[in-house]
Amino acid sequence: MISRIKGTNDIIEDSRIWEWLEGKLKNVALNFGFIETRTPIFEATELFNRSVGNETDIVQKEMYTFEDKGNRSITLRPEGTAPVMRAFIENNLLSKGLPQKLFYYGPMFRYERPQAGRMRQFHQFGVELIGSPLPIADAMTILLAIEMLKAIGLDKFKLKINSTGDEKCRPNYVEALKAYYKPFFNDLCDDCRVRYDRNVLRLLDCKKDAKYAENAPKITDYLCHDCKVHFDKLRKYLDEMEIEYEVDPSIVRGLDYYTRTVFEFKYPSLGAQDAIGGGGRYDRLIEELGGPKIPSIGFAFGIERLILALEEEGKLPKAEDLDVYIVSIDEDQRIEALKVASALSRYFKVDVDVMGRNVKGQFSYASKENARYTVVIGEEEIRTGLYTLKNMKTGEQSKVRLSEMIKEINGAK
RNA sequence: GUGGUUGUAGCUCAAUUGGUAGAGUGUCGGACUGUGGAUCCGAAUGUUGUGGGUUCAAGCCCCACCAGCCACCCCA
Repeated sequence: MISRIKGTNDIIEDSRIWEWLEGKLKNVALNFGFIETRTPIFEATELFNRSVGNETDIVQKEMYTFEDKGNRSITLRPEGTAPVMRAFIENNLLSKGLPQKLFYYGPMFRYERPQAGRMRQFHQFGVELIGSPLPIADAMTILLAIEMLKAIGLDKFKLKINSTGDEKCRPNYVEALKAYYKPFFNDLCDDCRVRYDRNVLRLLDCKKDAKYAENAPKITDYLCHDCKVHFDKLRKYLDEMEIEYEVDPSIVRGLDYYTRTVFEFKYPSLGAQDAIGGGGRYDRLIEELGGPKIPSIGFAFGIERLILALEEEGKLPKAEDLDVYIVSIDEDQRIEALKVASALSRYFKVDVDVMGRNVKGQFSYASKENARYTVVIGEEEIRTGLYTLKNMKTGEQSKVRLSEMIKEINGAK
């Protein structure tokens, strides 16, 4: 038997849940005036090297990269922002004016060791608000995310925010961090000794060396005037919208393109993979990809993780019941049953036997599928044109014409 | 990529020191030939994750691989 690749999943009976969730998220985005972008699932490797960052774990060890038959280096997208920005530049969306409000949905790929909530092919729903440097854009983006979580009914999440500064103030902070960690350098874990040079911010969220992080200098104390004002305004906006959040200096994010605001939505009971969504501002990304200098902000939710969280809260949608099941008494009425099913299917969710089951078997099936009504068709019904309609909850039966049936079933709804 | 743990019917899980692979549940059928849910009866379904090895004999012991889960790591 050939089985699926590690870290991937077949969605079969749960497709109902996925459709529901995708629909909810999409609706909120559309209502806020965002439009959908669909970009290719693979891109030139260079796109991610330049945007996500050469020194990040994603680029260093997690990308599905291969050469195609034309010797081009191709990578299955590990995240959604860089491709959307590439599309923004390539299609000259700037000419349509700012802001551009875009969303995307689809599979992402990262070569990681799978566990619950961490897949090699996973799905993100993401939003990008392109063009505004103002903190009100940050507030709108976060608000949008909160509205989405509300729309799907999720409660027990926590919003954490931080500022990572910009090109003016971050270097100072990096220096301060390096100076702070230097005396402990030999005590740090192997990973952290490497990170010290590559990206010292990452030391802050290392679980092994957490004891050093407590007293480490905080980025919020090193922000330049502009970054500090930006961050303070965002916090004020969030307060005014009564959005609860926590400033968490350990939120640094693993992608290099972030500037200023970063945030994560945590769902603590999910265990180690507890980030259900995250995002931030990327004021220099478009420029770094060869486009104009346009500041932007965005975020993405992980669909698999949202489903895990919804499952915990018992908020997954229930299977939709059948409205009508059409029972045929024997072989002779099969085709009439199918015709009735066809007529009723314009109004209701219907089903009909295709297994050649006897009457009892058909009723059992209707019952198992929670059919609200059954229509029984036998020799007599065909002769008189009066069908037997049974309410499966009360057990009551009546004889009705097809034309009356629709009213009757609707009336009981 | 590192460490740990698990893998037996569709699902949940049994199987003593190595000695005939089982139960519950679900599925299908019957009791009830034009009426479901309850009850009773019956039936089908297994390469015990895969491949090697040890043994008279392996679900059980050994090795490798595969997959899930937990943690690291990383993030969605």
